[in-house]
Amino acid sequence: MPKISDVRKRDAEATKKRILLSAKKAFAKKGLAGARVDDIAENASANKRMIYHYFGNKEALFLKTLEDAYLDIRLAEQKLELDEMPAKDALDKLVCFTWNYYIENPEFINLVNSENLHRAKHLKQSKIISEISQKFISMVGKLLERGVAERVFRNDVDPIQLNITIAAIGYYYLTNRHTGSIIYQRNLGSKEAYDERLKFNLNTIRRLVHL
Amino acid sequence: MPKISDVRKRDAEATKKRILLSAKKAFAKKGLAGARVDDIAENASANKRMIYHYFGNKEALFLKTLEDAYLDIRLAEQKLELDEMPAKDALDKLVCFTWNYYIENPEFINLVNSENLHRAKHLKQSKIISEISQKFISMVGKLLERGVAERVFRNDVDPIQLNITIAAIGYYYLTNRHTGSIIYQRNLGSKEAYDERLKFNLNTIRRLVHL
DNA sequence: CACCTAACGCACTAACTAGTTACTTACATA
DNA sequence: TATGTAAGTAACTAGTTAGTGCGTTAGGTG
Repeated sequence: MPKISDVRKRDAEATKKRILLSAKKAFAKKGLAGARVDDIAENASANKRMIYHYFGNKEALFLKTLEDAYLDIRLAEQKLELDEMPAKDALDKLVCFTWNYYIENPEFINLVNSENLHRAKHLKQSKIISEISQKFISMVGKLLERGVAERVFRNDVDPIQLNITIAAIGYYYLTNRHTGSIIYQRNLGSKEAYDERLKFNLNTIRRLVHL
Repeated sequence: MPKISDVRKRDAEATKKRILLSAKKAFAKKGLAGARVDDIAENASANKRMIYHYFGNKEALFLKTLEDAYLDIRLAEQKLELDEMPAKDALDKLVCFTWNYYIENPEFINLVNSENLHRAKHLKQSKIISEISQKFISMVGKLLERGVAERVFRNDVDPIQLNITIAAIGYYYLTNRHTGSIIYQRNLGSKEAYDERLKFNLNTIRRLVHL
């Protein structure tokens, strides 16, 4: 058993964590093809040999990184406890959460983009992803049903389309803010621009769902 | 002067075009880092040396490819002639056009994603992009103003936020349909799913803009 | 305290990859 | 028809990159 509060020269779990953190940063910044295994090892203060020892190869490391990223956001979503408040408030809270999560965890959207470039071939191999996704889908489904029962939501909104839309209006803005700032000749990356976008998104979703 | 209707063994313009088409496919499929200059040359039936002769290097070829992609979509948008019809119809037409363009030109979204991974560092060097973007922004601005004058649109919708939203709800769905199909356990890539999404998107935008 | 397993490190390789050098050849023009 | 220029080719290079073979050592266990 590993001792607590011990500065260990050898600690498999700690090394794994450092590698995964380093991998998350590298894959998010450069993509799967652009990231370098040597760089990941160096930034993790680990030997490259350890990456192959613990994860097998570059693509397996990428899958693990991606799985962890999904695990993380789904876990955070479950902590929202949307059942505890009126449906309208819960919907607002979900929109805000999604937006803020993307901002506070900028690696997430880049990892997902990388995986989609590869047509989700890594995620298809994943066993745990579909399990954790179940709860998440039903969460929004329940929220919609509750809103209908409270006579504040329309009764013909598809929860999956709604989910995709809530993600889309935040995700697209953030991934494409670099080219967007050039096309629209406006700085889309400032704090003020972010606040304005969140306000706009809240309005968009309210108008879509509210009666 | 090059002769017309002549099967030329040497044709600089034709070779350039073949290289650019091949580059578009390669960069869209594999990203900037993942695409191989040798592959681009081979699929263009051109010698690799020609790429360096005409375009300088890999990154310059990427920029040219990206510029052409933006030029293409902006040109298509200008052909819509939204002024010719009632504002409501024009808005619908813009939403449909954007969606259909992404589907019919799947390379576009992947190229833009690649460029955003690189924080638009190539597009920043581009001289022609901001010019052609001007017309496009004012097009939607005018459309909104006309809708307000016709007393069918709200008067407080920011044209840039609207533009971003119209793009977002289509673009995000299409780029992320691979991981999305796994997460939501529903095939998001079928013809029927596409039709359903377009319907949903039309509704989303109408509810956002209409009075 | 001896022993053994697993953590860790070094140095290597085979395949790749962007870019180049030096050359040949088609063809428009004079 | 001669000729200069630009189109096109092949072979090469220097640096990179994912992945490995093999040896060393820390530290938990009996």
